Order: sequence, then C-alpha cells, then structure tokens
Amino acid sequence: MNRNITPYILKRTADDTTPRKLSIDYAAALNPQQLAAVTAGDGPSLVIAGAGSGKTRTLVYRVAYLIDSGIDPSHILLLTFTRKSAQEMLDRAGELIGSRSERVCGGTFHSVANMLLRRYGRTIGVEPGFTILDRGDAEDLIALVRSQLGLNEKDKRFPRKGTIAEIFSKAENTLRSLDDILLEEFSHFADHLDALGQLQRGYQAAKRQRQLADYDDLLVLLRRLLTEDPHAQESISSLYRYILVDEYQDTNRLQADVIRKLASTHQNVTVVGDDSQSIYAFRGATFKNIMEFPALFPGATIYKLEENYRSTQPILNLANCIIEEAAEKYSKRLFTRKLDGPLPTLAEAAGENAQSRFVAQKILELREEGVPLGEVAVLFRSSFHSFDLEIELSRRGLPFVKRGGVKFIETAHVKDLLAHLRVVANPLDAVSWHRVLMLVEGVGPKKAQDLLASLVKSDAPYRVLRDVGGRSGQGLKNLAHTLESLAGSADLGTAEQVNHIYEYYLPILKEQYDDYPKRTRDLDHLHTIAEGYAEVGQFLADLALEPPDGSAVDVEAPDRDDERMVLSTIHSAKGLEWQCVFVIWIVDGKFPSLYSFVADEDLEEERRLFYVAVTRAKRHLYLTYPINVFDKSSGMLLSKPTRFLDHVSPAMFEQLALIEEGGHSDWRRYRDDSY
DNA sequence: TAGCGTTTACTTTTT
DNA sequence: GTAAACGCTA
Repeated sequence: MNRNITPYILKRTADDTTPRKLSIDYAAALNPQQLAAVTAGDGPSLVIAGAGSGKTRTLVYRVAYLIDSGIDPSHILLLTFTRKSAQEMLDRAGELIGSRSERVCGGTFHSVANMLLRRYGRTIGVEPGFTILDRGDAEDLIALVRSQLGLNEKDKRFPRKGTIAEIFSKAENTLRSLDDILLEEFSHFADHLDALGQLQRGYQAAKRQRQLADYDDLLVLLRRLLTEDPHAQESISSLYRYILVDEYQDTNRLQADVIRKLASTHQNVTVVGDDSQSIYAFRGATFKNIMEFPALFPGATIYKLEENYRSTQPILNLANCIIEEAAEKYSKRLFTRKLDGPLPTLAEAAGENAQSRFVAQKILELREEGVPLGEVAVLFRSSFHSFDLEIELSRRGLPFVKRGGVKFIETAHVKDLLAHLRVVANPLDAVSWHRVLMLVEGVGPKKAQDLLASLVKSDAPYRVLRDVGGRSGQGLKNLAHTLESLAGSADLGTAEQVNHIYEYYLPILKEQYDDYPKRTRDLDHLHTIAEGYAEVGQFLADLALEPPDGSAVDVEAPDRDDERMVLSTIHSAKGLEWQCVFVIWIVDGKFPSLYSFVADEDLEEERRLFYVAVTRAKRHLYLTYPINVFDKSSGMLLSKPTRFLDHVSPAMFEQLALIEEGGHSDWRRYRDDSY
C-alpha cells in the first residue's frame, strides 16, 4: 500500500440510500490490519491496538461499516471510557456516513447502565427515580451507617471511611468476596473482618431502602437485571446486536461479565485495547481481561495493529525500550514511517521551580518555532505535581486548562447546594438530608439523626421540619419553606430551582467560608450548567456520571481551546495526543510513586503509566525531573531519575543541564519558598 | 449536645 | 498542608 496517496473521501448525503453497495472505499482509507478489523463479519473479535495505531479510527470506521452494510444504527452500542470520547467517535462516524450515526447508542458503562436501569430496573426493585451517589456521598453514607451500627469504637484502629469505600468497591469490581480482598490487600485490617462485613450489609441495605446507587451499583444492578430478569435480558440483548468496546484493557471483571451477558444472544462483540496501556488496576481493572477474552468468547478472531501513525521513530524507540522490560504482555512492536525527528530530551533541574521555569521557557521557544499552544501538553503522575508550574505559567501569561484532580463538583459548597436539590428529587435520600440539616444553625449530629428518622417515615417531611421548636426552630422553618416552594411547583426549571436554593444558601455560605466570593462563582457556574437542563433528574444524573472538570477560573477565560495548552494527569491524558509533550516530576519516589514499591504488580502498572505518557507525543518529548527534593512523607531525599530509564541507553536522549543565567550557582534564590 | 479548638496521622490515579 | 478524631465548654 502506498502511503503517499492521500485518500479523499466523498461524503454520502443522508438521503442518498443505496443499500448493499458500500459507500466508502475502506481499503483506501485503512491499512490492511485495520481493514480486516473493520470489515470483520459477525462474532467476537479482539483488536490489539498499540499506542497511536489508529485505534479510534478503526472503531469509527467499524461503526460506519456496520451502518453502511445495512445494520440499523439503533442496534449498535458503543462503550467508551468517557462520554466525550463516545461523542467524538460518533461525530466522526457521522462525517463518513451522515446523520444516521446519531442513532447509535454511545457512552460509558456507567451511563448506559444508568439509562437501562431507569428503563427496566423496576423488576429488580430499582425505581426510575433513584439517586446516584458519587464517591464522596458513598463515603458519607458509610460513615452514617457506621455510627448507627455503633462501629466507631475507638479502641482499635478502624479503617477510615475512604478506605472502607475503597475496599467495598474493589470487592464489587473484581467479583471477589470482601474477605478475600481484605486478607489479600488490606491484611492489616483483618481484625475487623466481621465488623466490615456487617457494615457492608448495612450499607447495602441503606442504599436499597433509600433508592440510592453508588457507581459500582450501576454495574452490579445491571448485571443482576441481566441475570434475574430473562425478559429484560432478552429485550436488551436483542436491542444491542452489535457491541463495540473501547479501552478494553481498563475494564474490570464486573464489566467483562456485563458485556458477556449483554451479548449472550448474538456474540457480536468487538473489543479494542492495548494491554501495555492498562492503568486502572486501582479501580479493579485488569489487563487479564484482554488476555482472557478468547477464552470468554470462544471463536474470537484476533487482529493486531502495530503501525504507529503518531510518533517519530526516536520517541517510539524510547517507548519500546520502556515496555520491553514489562513482565507480561501480548508481544507487539510498534513501528512508524516517520523516521526523522528530534531525540527526546532529558533535563535535570536544580529544584521544582527550576523545572517549572524550564518548561515555561521551552514552551515560549517552541511557540516561536511555530508549535501552537494547543499542541502542547504537560503530563504528571499526581494532580498536585503541577501546582508550582501553574503559578509560573500564570505569571508569564501562558493560558492553560487543567485536566484531572479535584472537580469543582466535589467542592463542599457545590455539594451543599446540590444536596438541597436532591432531597426534593428523592425525599428518601438520607445522605443529602444529613448534609442539608447539618447546615442549619443549631443542628448537630444528634439532632440531624433524630430528624432523619422521622423525616423518612413521614409523608409530609416539610411539616416535620416546621414543627420543631427550640434553638434550631427558625432555621428549620426557613429550610422547610425553601424546599416546599421547589417541590410545590413542578414546572419550575432546573436553573430557577438552583436560584431558589442559592438565595436560601448564600447566608450560610458567607457564615462558613471567608473566601465565599470565590465560591459563589462556582455556584454561578453551576447555574449556567443547569440552564441546559429541563429536567432536574437528568441534571443530577449527568453531573454524577460526567462531572465537568475545571474550576471557575477556566470558565471565565474565553473558550479558545486552540490557544491554550493542557496540563493533565497521565490518567486523564489517555487516548489523546500532542505535537509536544512534557512529562514532569520523573523522579524516583514520585514516579514511580513510593506507594508502588511494595508490590511488583503495582510497579508494573507505574511502568505502563510511563509508557502511556511517552506515547502521547508526536514529535517533541521532554522528560524533566527536579533533583534533591525532600519528600516529607518518607523523610527521603529524592535525587535520581525514574528507575524506568535505568536500562535505556543514553544515546536515546539529548541530555540537558540547566544553568542559571549570569552563572548563578546558588539556585536556592529561585526556590519555591522564596515566592 | 452543638460548636469549636487541639491533636494526630496521612498524603495517587477516576467512572 | 489537611482531614478526621478527640476533648473541652457553655
């Protein structure tokens, strides 16, 4: 095949229907391996797609091909890692075959499960109006149940709520028992096995009674629906006759089982993934899903995409070197036709701020050379690694967006406001009630508990609030009045409802936080988002399933994505690419993180993470690390670059030594604490 | 028992 | 630097 000939696709218009005859020249647009995967017949298939090998392109063309060959688009289900990537793929498919692609069902496992449960869940006791708990809500409910069960005895070390949530979640996602998880991965809490079992049952009962579902429940309940209700199973499985799954290496056992059940009547499953890019083990994902796919779906055809269209050879050489040391993988070796390009750069900086200034300065240079800001990304292991850089970039007026890290939806004030909306939508929602009540002056844990008990039983919860006297009487009357005005007028739009609560909540906000002006801006942002929704339930579900990232600061900047660079955790950079990529904090102890030193498989995951970071770059790759940084948590002085470069030949890099202008050898002048 | 000041032990990645 | 648990006071 001659790569110098660029295919030019003549688009089909929507009304131009010529069935049987394919409208796209697939052979011209795809390489032979991609073509084989795209035009595969019915039955299961596994596509092993190396980094940058046209994985997305293959999925997009597969969707187009299915529709092109006469499949009703509404019978296709596209499962992706984020809803945004599903939307992008369907848009691209739309460019190929026209508006028919809009009828394809696409989204994350969680969003599809949410939709199916609201439609079919009644038979297994799931009411369509259920509320989705995010991680924080789930932790709050666990804490609530724990105190109700009297499990917060102080004598022994009991895991904290976040850890408990993690343990429960892992058990669900890996289809293993609580005891198993506890003994193998949290053995230091083995003493509390019975208590945790009791707590888990209590937590599950509480969710059930109050129509609450955490993220895991969405998948667990869908799986139960498919198992226990043959009628629903039959309808759903025959509705989605073609199932496509992206990023299969990051699915867990639970998700794999859901796919198997969804496909039970037809086995038309196409999964795409790369075992070398599996980076979500902490969430229960296992690259073994990819390894075992052929066993789970007998007769599966395997396709391998090994030609890389993204990066230059020097970058690929480094990537291949890093992953070569990996313990277990499908063997594949990436190659490219882009032979020439600059060597990756490895730069050692005297401290964190020197690293930040290097990155900023280099970005300015690159812009001079014609690399637009939108083609630049800075990646890091943990979201706080970019704090110093953010300050440096702001100082120099370099605009950026940050991906990953704390979502504005998780901030206390936003959760407070939403809690009011949620108790109106679902009066059984104990978590939100608790939150709302605790905000009232004169109400503490005890009173909140008591009120909660009578509220849930009562048909007229607002009357209960009104009839309370004493110190908290007036506050509760105000609350009752506000909530009632929302519940009373069903025709009130979502944005108006947010406004009503805002008026009630503002005095509380001012009382609680000195920095309330900043926080009110977040609430304004929330109001703006709410304007796009006619229905409150949809608004709440969407916020939980796809929290908008970024803070109020980003919202105010003009939305010119091409003018801004991206700062992102490596996890959030999955599937993306840029001309120029910086990976910062490549210092042993931060990356790989100290936590991963204990278990080999954790270290392997960090290696894959590094591989993902490196393979995001098309042409320019800069790896930087500060030297002699003191790590407070371990008391160690970190001073050597990541161990993943230990076996990489120095010839593969250009190494830079950063020197201060004017020959300062005293870099302490510039250290972060001097600002 | 609500509310606040003090102590102590952690501190990643996300649907 | 922060979140949760503890302990004191009104």
